[in-house]
Amino acid sequence: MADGPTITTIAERAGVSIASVSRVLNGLPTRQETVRKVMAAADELGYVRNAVARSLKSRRTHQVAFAMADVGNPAYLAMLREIQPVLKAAGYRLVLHSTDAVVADEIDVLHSLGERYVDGLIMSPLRVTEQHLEMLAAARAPVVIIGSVPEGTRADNVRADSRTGVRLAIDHLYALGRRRIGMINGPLDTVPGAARGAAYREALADLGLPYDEDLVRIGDFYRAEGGRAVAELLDRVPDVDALMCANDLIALGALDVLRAAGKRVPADVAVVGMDDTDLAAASWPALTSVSLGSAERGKAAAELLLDRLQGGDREPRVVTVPPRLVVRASTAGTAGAGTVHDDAGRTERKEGGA
Amino acid sequence: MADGPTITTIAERAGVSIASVSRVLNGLPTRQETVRKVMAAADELGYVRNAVARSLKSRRTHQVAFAMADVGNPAYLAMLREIQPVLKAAGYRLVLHSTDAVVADEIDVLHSLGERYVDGLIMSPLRVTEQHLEMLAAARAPVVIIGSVPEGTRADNVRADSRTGVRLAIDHLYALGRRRIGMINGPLDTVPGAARGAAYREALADLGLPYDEDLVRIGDFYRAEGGRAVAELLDRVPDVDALMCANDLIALGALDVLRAAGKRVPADVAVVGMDDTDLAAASWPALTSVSLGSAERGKAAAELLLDRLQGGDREPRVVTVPPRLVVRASTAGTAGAGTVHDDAGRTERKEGGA
DNA sequence: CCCATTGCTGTAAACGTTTACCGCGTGGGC
DNA sequence: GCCCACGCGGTAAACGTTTACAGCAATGGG
Repeated sequence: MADGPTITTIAERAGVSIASVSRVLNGLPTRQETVRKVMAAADELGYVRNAVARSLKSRRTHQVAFAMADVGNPAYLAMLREIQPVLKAAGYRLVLHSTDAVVADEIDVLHSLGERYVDGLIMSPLRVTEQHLEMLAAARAPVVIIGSVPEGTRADNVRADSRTGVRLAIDHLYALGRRRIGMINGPLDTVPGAARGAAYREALADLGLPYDEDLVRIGDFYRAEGGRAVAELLDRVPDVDALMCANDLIALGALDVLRAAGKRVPADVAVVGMDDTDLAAASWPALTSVSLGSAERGKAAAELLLDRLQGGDREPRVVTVPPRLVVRASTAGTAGAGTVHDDAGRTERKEGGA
Repeated sequence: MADGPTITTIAERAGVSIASVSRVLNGLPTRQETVRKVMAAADELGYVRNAVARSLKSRRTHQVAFAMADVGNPAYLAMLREIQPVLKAAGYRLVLHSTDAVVADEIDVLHSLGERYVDGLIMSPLRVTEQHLEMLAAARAPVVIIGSVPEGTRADNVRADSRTGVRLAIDHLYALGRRRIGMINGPLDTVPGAARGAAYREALADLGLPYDEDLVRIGDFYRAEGGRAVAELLDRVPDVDALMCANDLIALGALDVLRAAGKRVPADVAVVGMDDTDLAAASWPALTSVSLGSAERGKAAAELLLDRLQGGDREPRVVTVPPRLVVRASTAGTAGAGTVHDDAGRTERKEGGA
């Protein structure tokens, strides 16, 4: 376990200065003979560049952090799956933070950017507080936010359009003849929760359907709690004929409860999930789900960050990824592979920066 | 974007030397007055310690890498979910590598330990080659391997016991009266593939069942390919009455194909998966699956690594996590929550180190 | 009253790189 | 034959910390 070789060791063995060693290792113009000697010495010693010393001098770590709310949530995993290869291809390592959607933890991550152990950050907060915005303004490294952030925030921003997504789903249910469409939502003080709740209300209004409080239940974004909310709803409105769930986990909970209650899906109750995770395809009946483009958002975020890391300054950008409705058996009634009701192409526009 | 403050900036503002600043920040004994001045200056400047410089001097990065074969595989995710909080609690950051089970990538990761950007590594290779062992012997930081590694390897090792796992499943199927039990395996040159294949053969022998080549099909560890393998098997042995699948993804593929072929599960064919991932509980019928304790293995690996990082030298340890059979509808025929056929407690023993 | 001890603090070196700058030797132009 | 330019390579500083060591003031004991 003797200390590994450094450029000094190599310099001694090759009989040159450490500057020459560094130059050779970095491919700077050097006499052929010197290159040969240095390479030989490096090989013999099994030299590997010390990344820490390198970072200290160059002020670049070649690391990027991804702060996800919840390692267990497949939607974030889909992002991670796309982010990882993009960063890797560009020579960056990925540092993973799990914040459990706790604001203090997210603030911590933003604060820790000051430690300069990463060159940039991709973050996907469930709520965006005043404190978030303050820390963002003061952040010591570029940040890309996945999720909506107020106009004028100086950070690149990748958005889903859950409003349109909910709209696609409700329209679909309406087209199938459903008229008593319930909604199982997550907490209203989260960005997605609020957006999805509002979109549901709006979509009903546009279709001329009444908004009925009893048809809306709130839980968290998980399976068990989602199921509980469904049970409550069934209790109040036994003849509900469709359920719009704010994510797939909630929808799985809904399937559990409906099955236990003897309701047939989709004959009696049609169920739509959201996020189009792997679970949607795996469940039975397979779940119709609104894809909010998690994978695309992850990819876009990684690309935005890389662009900023390489390109330097430019105005913050907002990328909005359009939703797609993936129809499966839980609404359409056939066990087929599923049809995609696509939407417009990806939109991208520049923010008028402050 | 002026350069952030350093201890030098603080020292000037507080009118003390950088040594004093460092001492205060590290809580070393210092006069009260000095502490006050330094703290005040640090607060006003919004100082944050530079992790890179710190690491260079202290030779500790407080980062640990986890190299997973496949970010998409829920079994590895289960590990990740457990590893993350353990490391976080101990003050370590997590660097995530995805190797796609490509040997060259895994070797790369081991090699990159020489860059000293992490203090240790948890790795879960699908295959363990000669090259792996060589690199392990030469590794410049502690490594914990999840998966089996030859006796005498100088690395901590966390093992699943898929042999016993397969045994539990086959015994279960036998007890249900199944006699034509097929096996859908992954590649035989992977550690799990080889172990599971051998265990299947052994279990049949012990039960006095004949080993029939036509009942064994090989694909990869994914859903589509798993399905293809099942279709092939159905073609040759139409009256197969049970399928042991080498992981849950394959089992989902099996469900797809059986459904398409008009076979009832479990009435006509019972299906068992492996790894007991989230997908198993989400599918329909819910999948009986052998849990190999992914979560426990991840946790154990993280703890072993931390122990070594903190404790220094000791003999390499081998931890074996026992399997559990989680019975669900795909074999038992009821849609209940599932029973657990447990096994012995976790076993742990020391390796006779070289 | 002087010296030894104690308690703080400052100076400087070190961690392993990268890179600005300078000096040396060679070759070519005049 | 002299001078300049050019190509290489070496010296040293810098990145932002931590820490060994030494120095200095105050205190207490003999």
